[in-house]
Amino acid sequence: MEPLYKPQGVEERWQRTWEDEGLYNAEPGSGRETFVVAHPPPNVTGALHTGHALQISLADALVRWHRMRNFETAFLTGYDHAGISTQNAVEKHLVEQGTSREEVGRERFVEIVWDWLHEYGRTITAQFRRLGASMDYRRERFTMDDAYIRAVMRFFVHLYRKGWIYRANRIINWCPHHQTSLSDLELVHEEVDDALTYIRYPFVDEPESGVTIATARPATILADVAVAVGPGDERWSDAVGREVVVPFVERIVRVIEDERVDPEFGTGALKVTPGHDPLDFEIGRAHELPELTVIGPDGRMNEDAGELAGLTQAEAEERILAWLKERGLLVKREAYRHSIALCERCKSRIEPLISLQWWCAMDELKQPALAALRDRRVTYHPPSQHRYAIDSLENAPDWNISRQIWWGHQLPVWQCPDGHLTVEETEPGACAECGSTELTRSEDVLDTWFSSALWPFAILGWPDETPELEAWYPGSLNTTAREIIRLWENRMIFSGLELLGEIPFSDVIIHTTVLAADGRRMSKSLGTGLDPLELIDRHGADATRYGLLKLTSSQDVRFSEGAIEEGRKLANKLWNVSRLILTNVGDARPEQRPSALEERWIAWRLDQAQAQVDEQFAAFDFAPATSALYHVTFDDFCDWYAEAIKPRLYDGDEDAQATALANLERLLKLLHPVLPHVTEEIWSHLPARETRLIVAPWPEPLGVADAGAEFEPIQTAAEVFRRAGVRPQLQGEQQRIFDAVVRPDRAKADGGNVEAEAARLRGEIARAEGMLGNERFVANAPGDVVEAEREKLERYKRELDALGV
RNA sequence: GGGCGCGUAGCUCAGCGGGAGAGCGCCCGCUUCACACGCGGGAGGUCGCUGGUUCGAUCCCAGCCGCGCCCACCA
Repeated sequence: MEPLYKPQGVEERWQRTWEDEGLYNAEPGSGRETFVVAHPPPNVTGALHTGHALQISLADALVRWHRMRNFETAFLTGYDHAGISTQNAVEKHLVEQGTSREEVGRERFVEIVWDWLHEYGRTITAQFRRLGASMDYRRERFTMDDAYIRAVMRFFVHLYRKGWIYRANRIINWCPHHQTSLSDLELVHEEVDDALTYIRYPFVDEPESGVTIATARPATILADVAVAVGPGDERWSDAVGREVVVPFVERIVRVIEDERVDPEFGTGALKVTPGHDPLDFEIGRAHELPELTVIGPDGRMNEDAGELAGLTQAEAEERILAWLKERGLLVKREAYRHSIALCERCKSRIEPLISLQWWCAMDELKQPALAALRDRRVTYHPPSQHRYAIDSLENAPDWNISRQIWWGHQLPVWQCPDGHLTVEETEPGACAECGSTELTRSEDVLDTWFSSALWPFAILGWPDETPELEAWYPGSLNTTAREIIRLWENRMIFSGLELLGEIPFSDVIIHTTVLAADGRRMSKSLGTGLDPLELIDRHGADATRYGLLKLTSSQDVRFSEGAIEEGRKLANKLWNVSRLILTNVGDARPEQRPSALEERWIAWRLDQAQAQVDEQFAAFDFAPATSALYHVTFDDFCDWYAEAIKPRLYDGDEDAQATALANLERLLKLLHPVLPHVTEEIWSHLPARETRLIVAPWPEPLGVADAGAEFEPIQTAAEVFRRAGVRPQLQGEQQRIFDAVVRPDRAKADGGNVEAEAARLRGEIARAEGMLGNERFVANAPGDVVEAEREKLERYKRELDALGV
């Protein structure tokens, strides 16, 4: 064993060994209690980022902890086909090669995506391995595997037959680049400097007057079908009910009242364009207005735009503004900063368009999920996310599930020449209504999240009744980022309840968002991303895992490399104290013979640390657990215990050696869920080991002979040394405390420090006596608080006496 | 505009009703036979501001200031 622990090479060796020896494998049906994590499937074209690394570190620590505690653990993952995201990546690739999606055509494009995935995709689980994630990689699943496709089709048909999937013409978000609809959740918003244009719509019977509206998109006035004002708006009370002329197209429309109009904005009058604005669409439907369109799917003016057909919106706007100016209808134009919707993938400006799309009705589907959340059958950590999960589900609008992209699950919908629709899991022979055999399949594909929603059970083989489904559904835990709650968590919960009647997992960890060191969000486009693989290369996977767990918090947290360096130091410290013990134990075998007092003391400290770790893992409080592990290793095990037994180890004391080995084993076990590699490596150097550490049993607390009672009153480890009658190699503060307690005469020679300590104790005594002398405190404070104060007072007095001043 | 959260040592963060903490950084001293990725010592904080509750507040409540994230159809 070298003096410096080098994780490079060691970690990869153990990762291979664990996997080759089948120690990651999950098998259903052992009858043991199960711990199942259906880990979020990364995008098939994805690369490991900090969020993944954090999720893995959390989940794997819990999985390893449960595995050692004899649970049947199943840590499963795979890949998500990630519709638009993948299509976008491959399209970029095609453009680089001088071609395009349109040029190669749909069929060929899908082939290219598959080829591309085989070459460039599916690499991220290799990176999961590099972090030490103890997943059963044999069970990797892909959301476009044949079996998974069957699950998706089953879900669609199931919902369709219940009447919850339907087709409707509505206004949707249209990406002119991808030529598809997008859900609200697939958009990003960006502030832009724009102009707000005030335009007068003349009254039909009083052309010199009229209603002035404000719009950010003058080009859409060609599709105006009304002007709306707030109900009872006094400024416009004379206008309501009258007719005005829409400029340029010279269409006569009516002035209506609607409560959706914000009287604060602009002039309080709104031009109503149901074909090109979501709010106007709602107003239009409420007032049964026609739905005209003048902008096409390509984002340009369409054939209904008359002489402007074919122009870009900017060109059309220019022509319209010139026209308005000539006729004195352009009231004013002012600078206007507002946010616009963009496609999150290609950043194209979203075009609200009316389009025939497929929808999933949420009203009934979400009810059991809401009940499950309200009953805490699914528990969010931290609990503050619970209410958000409920609110977001309560307010979930009907879900637009169809997309017009090419990469994804094609809808199981077939149409005959007469327009009848047949919905079947697999291609039907004939139209269900007219028997026609000339069927064409819908070209739409499903929203990626429609298939993701099935992940926790589709990967277990649903809709078949497999042993895995039987044993591992419902699962235990899901870990994810905050913004995924609506996209994924809610949908897994309602689909699991709908299809299997049970929640997919009992706990959801919404993990900390790790921000870049400068406080900005980590993002590739900002250049603030951080490659976890680089951290692993430099500090090791163990240190990276430790650091990320240490950074978890109730709040978003800035990345700090110090946390990871702390992990590296811990690994090195552990390595070296192991060297100390292993090179001085001769033929000893690990065995607890805690005869000496410092041995009972360390057993007690290890018990305490384990109790903390058990409790904190169970509560998903990772940062304090890592802290406890750090301090029990550095402070208790290395600084005091190892120093105390050193002389006995050197002298060949067999009890000390056997016990030291046993205590080291125990420490390694406690650290393994967080630092799996270095602990397994040291474990392999221990004599008489029968199993790999990864599957070794989690230690039973020793509960050594009333250790708690024996040590509870002892505040300094120095007292342990005194009672043990050993004279370890001590320096500085340790030496001083030791001397003060063991040999007050000697400590007196070191006057200054003892005086300072005595002064501190006198201060404490005065404070405690003051509190206890306060009748209101004694009367009002809880009994145990008062009692604790009395004990402290006694202790301070004892310590002061011990100083002998 | 709504929701959640945060402002504690130079930095990153714990603590959340009775002693102001950790890691890193900084200063001083140590080539002590496990570890210089180490050991020992030390400096450094009116715990954002103002009120309130309490015998007592970094911790609870209210307001204010500053910051972050999520959500939202202000044309």
